Amino acid sequence: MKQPLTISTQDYLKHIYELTERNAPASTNALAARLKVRPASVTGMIQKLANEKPALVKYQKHQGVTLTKEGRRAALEVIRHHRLLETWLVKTLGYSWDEVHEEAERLEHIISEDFEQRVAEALGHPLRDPHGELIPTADLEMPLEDATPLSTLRKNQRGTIVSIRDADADLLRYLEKLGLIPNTHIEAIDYSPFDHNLTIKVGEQTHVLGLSVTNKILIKED
Amino acid sequence: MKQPLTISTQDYLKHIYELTERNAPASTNALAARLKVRPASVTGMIQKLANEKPALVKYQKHQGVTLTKEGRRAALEVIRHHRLLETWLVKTLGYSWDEVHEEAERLEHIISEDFEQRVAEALGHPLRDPHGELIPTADLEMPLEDATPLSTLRKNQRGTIVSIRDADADLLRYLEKLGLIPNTHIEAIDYSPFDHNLTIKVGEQTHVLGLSVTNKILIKED
DNA sequence: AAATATATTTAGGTTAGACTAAATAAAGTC
DNA sequence: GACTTTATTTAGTCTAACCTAAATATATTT
Repeated sequence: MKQPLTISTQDYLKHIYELTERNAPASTNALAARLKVRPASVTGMIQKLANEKPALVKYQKHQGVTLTKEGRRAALEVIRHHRLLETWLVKTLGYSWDEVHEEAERLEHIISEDFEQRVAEALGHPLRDPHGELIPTADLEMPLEDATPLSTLRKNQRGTIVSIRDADADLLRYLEKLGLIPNTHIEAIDYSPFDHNLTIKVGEQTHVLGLSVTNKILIKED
Repeated sequence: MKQPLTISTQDYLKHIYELTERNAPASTNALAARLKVRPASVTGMIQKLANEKPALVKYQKHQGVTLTKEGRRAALEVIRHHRLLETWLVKTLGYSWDEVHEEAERLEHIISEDFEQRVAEALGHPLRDPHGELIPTADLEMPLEDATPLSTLRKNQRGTIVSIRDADADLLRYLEKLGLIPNTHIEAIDYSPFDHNLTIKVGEQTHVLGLSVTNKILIKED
């Protein structure tokens, strides 16, 4: 009888997924930092995950961890839960963009498949969460990213903001004040190849944004 | 630093509350049965709860357990969560009456105070859950029951169903088929003092119900 | 290449909450 | 009141997931 994964296991897998998205194995230390746990604990847990009946991670001492097919599916399930929950909480309980994370973080491990389906259904099977992140599909694949960083937009091109990634709370607040939130339509009116600053028009306003910001905003060109 | 109660602790308190509602202390065995745990485990846990800084239960060997003021508040908090969640899941995700229980059972331990408030607000601070059970107030008091068992209704009196309590799934399905669900208006058209059978009219139909059923249906007289 | 710094792993310990088996107490019966 | 049954408690284990301290590997400087 194969028992369901523990909350802790789900958390490890989710963070390994996120750390390995750029195709490098996840280090013990980086995982420990994210999980708020000591490195020694990570080593122990990872060894357990690597020895499960179908292994959930691939692991070589001192070489970091990556997910197996099974591990990735489990991670995507958790991430799907998280992003559906965030979307739903924002839509139905008036949470704001930045308030939902913690709540979803706890609920993601607890909800049933039935619940997941009902929420997905109620939301009309959304593709992205309120942050603009892609929501894994019901069959646990991560959709391909079809948006590009704002930093690739050039003079006179137009696009719509789709997502703001890796932003801290301060940056989010700043961008929100400028009106730069998902679904906003923008136009590039100038680009400086020297310092990579991009001047954009949002409604009636114009703003000059540096690369550290334009790299974090994903858009779809119109 | 006083840590939040564990899920397990919350579950113990909730079940002790329910078992002691009729003012008898809860026995080790009864608790073990409800919690699906061995009696020995219950003894151990109860001893721990009795020795907490502010004690959560009052306990005397072989005499059963009751809740302290603090224990009762904690229990009511969990029950409030449960009943609000059931109400909300039914309203917003199309769960039926009898499907919600399990889901709420898990979520009740996980949601934040903020979440609780938002749900209560979104529902307009309901007094009863979909089963008709009273929802503890935000300040953790259990409201007084102002409904009476259907068995107290006499010939020519009318009332509205408010709650169906202690019913197993079979009985619920049976009553649902007869149209006897919360909010239904009924009229007593005959009563037999001999066997306590009550004949009621529901819409166009009449049904004869025995005491074992009429005791489980709560109504408010019109 | 040696020396130092950093990252990772090992070994052993702690805690919560379950378990079993055996001991004791309480309740029910003759 | 002695006997039997049932309920409860004690004592000692187990597991998951964490911890600290010490040992070892890898990476970076000199």
